[in-house]
Amino acid sequence: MILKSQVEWVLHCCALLAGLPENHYLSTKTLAEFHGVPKEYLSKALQNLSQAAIVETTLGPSGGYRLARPTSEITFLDIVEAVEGKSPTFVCNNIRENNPCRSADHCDTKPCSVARIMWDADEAWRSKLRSVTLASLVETLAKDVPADLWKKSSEWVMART
Amino acid sequence: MILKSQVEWVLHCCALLAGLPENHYLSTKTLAEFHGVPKEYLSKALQNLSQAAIVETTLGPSGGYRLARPTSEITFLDIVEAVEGKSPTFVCNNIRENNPCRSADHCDTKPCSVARIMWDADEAWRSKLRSVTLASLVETLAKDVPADLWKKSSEWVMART
DNA sequence: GGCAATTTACTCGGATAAGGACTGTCCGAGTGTTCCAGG
DNA sequence: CCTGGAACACTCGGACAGTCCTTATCCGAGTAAATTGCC
Repeated sequence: MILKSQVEWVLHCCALLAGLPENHYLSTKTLAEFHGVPKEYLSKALQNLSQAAIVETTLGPSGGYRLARPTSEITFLDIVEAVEGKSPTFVCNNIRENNPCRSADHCDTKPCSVARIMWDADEAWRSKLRSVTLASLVETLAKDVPADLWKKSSEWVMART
Repeated sequence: MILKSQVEWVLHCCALLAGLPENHYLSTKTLAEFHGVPKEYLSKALQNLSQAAIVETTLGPSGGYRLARPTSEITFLDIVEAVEGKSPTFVCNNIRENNPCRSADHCDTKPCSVARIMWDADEAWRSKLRSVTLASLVETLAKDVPADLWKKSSEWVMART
């Protein structure tokens, strides 16, 4: 069970978009070039973000993407779920129904105990992702990324906005 | 990102094995029949449990599997990791290295900030799974499963042990 | 210089394909139990 | 009745397809800015 590489891509893209001034857009091409990933496939992932109302898009030249909300109101969970989907990582196929001793008319009132535990763990994972916003990521990055690289990257991006 | 259906299978198998008296074994065939899943493919999953020292096996007729440890010392995480592997669900491909502004000799001292957050969430998921033992699952099941079904299932299993 | 038409650059969505992972099946080798035949 | 060998039932491991998901790639349609041409 491994997350799509698209998740990594869009997280980094959002980090880049978060550093952008108001009313500026970044094109898929620029985002793909900056991260060294295939432009057209990255586009698919960004479309998911767009559908989830995390980013906004403008058509035409000088078009592209920008964040649809303040960075403090976008969580990691929003982004991950936009790409991976909201359905739990554990699917219960109710194999207890195959129990040969089970009478045909038996109706399970409660969800399977095994599934409940797995879903709780899934919720713990999502809850952790929900607690981290884009704003806090930017804070962390500002501390971790060397100042000169930060400055050069910023200029590189602004030249293409 | 969805867990293998094998995970569901082996969790239910472990629940069944947990109800077994000491020194009794259940064959793959019996376990597969009880849960209505393909015998040979279930066998693959059980081999993983065997490698992880969660279950023990005996060859020959009247052979099969039994738990290798007390139910209180087997966690959901043990079982899930035996089937799914121990590697984190998020893999960091270090796409920040593709940053065109990055100097060639630049060496990243810290792991990627994005990856750290994702790994924290992964750990929260694993931590939750680690907190649930087979013993507590059996307790829950004893409460949730109707008494007559529990009794009949127990007899069905014991007839094949 | 001002306005309309054309070109251009971009997003969006669908179609398509390669590769890998998950799911499932089959078979041979090894092992321990059970059963049967011969003494 | 006792003992040795054959038959049997099971696990283990490898080999092998089928199907779905991931990872792309390509192209046409639509849109808005930029450019060009014309008055």
